[in-house]
Amino acid sequence: MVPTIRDVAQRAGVSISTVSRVLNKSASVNEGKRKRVEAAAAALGYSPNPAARSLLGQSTGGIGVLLPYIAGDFFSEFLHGIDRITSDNGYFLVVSSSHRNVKEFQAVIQGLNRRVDGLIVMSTEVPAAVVRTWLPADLPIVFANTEVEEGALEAVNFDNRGGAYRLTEHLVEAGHRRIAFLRGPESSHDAAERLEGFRSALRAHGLEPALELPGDYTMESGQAAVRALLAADPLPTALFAANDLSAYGALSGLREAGLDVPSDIALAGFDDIRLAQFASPSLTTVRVPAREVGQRAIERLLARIKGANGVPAALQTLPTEVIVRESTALPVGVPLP
Amino acid sequence: MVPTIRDVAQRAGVSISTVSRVLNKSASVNEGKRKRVEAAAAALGYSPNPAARSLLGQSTGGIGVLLPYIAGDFFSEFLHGIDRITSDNGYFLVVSSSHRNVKEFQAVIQGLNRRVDGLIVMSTEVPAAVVRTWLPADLPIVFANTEVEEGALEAVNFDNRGGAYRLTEHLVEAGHRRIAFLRGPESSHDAAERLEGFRSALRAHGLEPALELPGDYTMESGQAAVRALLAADPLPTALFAANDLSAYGALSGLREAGLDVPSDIALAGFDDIRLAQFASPSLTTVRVPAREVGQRAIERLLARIKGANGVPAALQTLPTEVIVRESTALPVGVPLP
DNA sequence: AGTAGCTTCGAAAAGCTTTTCAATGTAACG
DNA sequence: CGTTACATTGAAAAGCTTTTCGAAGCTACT
Repeated sequence: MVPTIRDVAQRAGVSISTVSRVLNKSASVNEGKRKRVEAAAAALGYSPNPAARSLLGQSTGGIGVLLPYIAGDFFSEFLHGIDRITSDNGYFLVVSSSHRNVKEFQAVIQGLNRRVDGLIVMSTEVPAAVVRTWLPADLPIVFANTEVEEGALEAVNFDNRGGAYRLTEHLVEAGHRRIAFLRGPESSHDAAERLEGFRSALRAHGLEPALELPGDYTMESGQAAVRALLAADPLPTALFAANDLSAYGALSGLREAGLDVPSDIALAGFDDIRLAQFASPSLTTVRVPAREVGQRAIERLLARIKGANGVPAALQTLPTEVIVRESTALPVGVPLP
Repeated sequence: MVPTIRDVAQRAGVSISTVSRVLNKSASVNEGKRKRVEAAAAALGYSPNPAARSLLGQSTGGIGVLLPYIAGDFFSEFLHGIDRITSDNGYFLVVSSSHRNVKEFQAVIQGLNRRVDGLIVMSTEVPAAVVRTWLPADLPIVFANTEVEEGALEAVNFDNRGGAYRLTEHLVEAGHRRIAFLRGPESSHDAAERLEGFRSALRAHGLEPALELPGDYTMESGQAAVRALLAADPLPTALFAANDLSAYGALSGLREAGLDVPSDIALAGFDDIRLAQFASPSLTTVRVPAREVGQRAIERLLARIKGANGVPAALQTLPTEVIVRESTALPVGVPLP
């Protein structure tokens, strides 16, 4: 049915070795034969069987990308950063982003083992060092936005802690003293870093968190958290949510309670999803370089695959940026209580 | 290095045939041997080489997903719809969404040929019938949101035309008579359907399009289109954009020109991205079942792969829903000119 | 003219699994 | 006890490519 290298060889009147040499340019071949082989391959529409190639053990041509469940902008931006470069280099992308628990995550990741030449792993729950042990040491892995020991493994992160720190500082400098935090999922590494940045910024200014509310990055959890917030007396003057989505959840909860943002309470998020720019009020937040993380990760991974063995593994942390918008604008002339 | 089936066979004291039979449950094997084989496989951490399996020609275990460049919610929702079901069925997902032109699209799609057991293709520019010719007839393909002849091929679409028709009707019923349309990309199939729905709804009500502005689904094109819109005299009372993103582009253009939505001009979009619900004003739009399209597509594809040959191919068109929000709210007590 | 060295090419092996075919052994039945 | 039927198992082939090894032919130098 589909032509094999034998068919090409027969049509060109040469051996299969010669066909292979021509097609891979792996050794010099007599000019005339080369032409005949190329013509025969084109005429038959021959392309090598990828499985047979993989079986030789050299290369599968695949790059794996493992993600936690992510929705919306971050997901698509991160993937696009990877996708273009991957296909330009002749690789294809194997993507997986649905795992209900760690066990399933491990199963998926190990199932990819001999199907790809390298892996980009974004794991918010399992540390990089643990994931690393699930796979053979000679399989290149670059981690993204994952908890990792400095210098031991290849990783590209962005500065969750610093972003949260500076955003908190912005709130403090704007005069806020009672600042509440809406947390992300307990088990999530980046949520922990954001919380940490929040806490240490307050500490640096001699303040204490007014309140730390549980949440899980969803809109619903933001809305629910507002109930606990409203019970506080005195009410915090600002709420910093661990991500934009839960910030907007909190916003709708606050509105239901008859409170206005920012005049009654300031609100800030994290991620800078598109919504943050256009919603009303627009949201003060921390911009996260999703696409760039993807790009750097795939570049580093390709370098590893091509055998940059001399270069030591490193953690690269990309900067984040505080974006101030309406949701933390100071009400004119009204001093904070 | 990695254990092969021979190692398992040796450790269990049986032949490789028996190991294969045990692991695939493909034939009955003596109880004792079965136990020994299972123990040996577990002890060695054996898993079959996927390349060798593929080489046999039965199954690669891969599902390919081809998309045009899509950003944000649609992309992630569509993919999540596919992802969960795919991995639950033991397949992995090969994704590609970056092609600069048709040539590249074709190259990528053909490069996937023997790497996957089936394909979900979303092609807004190239008709399904053409894509079909690029690949062997026995490779299952399900098209999504792609131009397709009724009944000839497997496809899952959603009702672009009907959604645009009903949204236009909503505008007409609200009293609008001069309605402008902001088009999507010339070459895009779904943009053409949306335009068509708009036109035929107007025609059904004895109206003509006030204006049809060029656009390409981007925010920038929406903003740019406003300039041409403002030159019209009399000004249309409503603008229907072919997607939400360009609607918001138009919104910011209108604001710059000092016009208010909806009191000066009504605005509507298409897609119901998350932004549409939370931005101010919230946007009247057409909800598109992104996730469900993905789910249906993968379900149909898996059925084909498992050999549902009796079932004739069919086009399934999922309904879309008009969502009325603030951007087309009638200004109270002000009759339309 | 002889030989060393290079270019060019084909034969064959290796890589790992699934499945077919044939063989062996066992149970049941007459 | 003999024969048939069936369960169980191993040997071997098939699937396709890349690469190694060795051979053949040719060039150039002594």
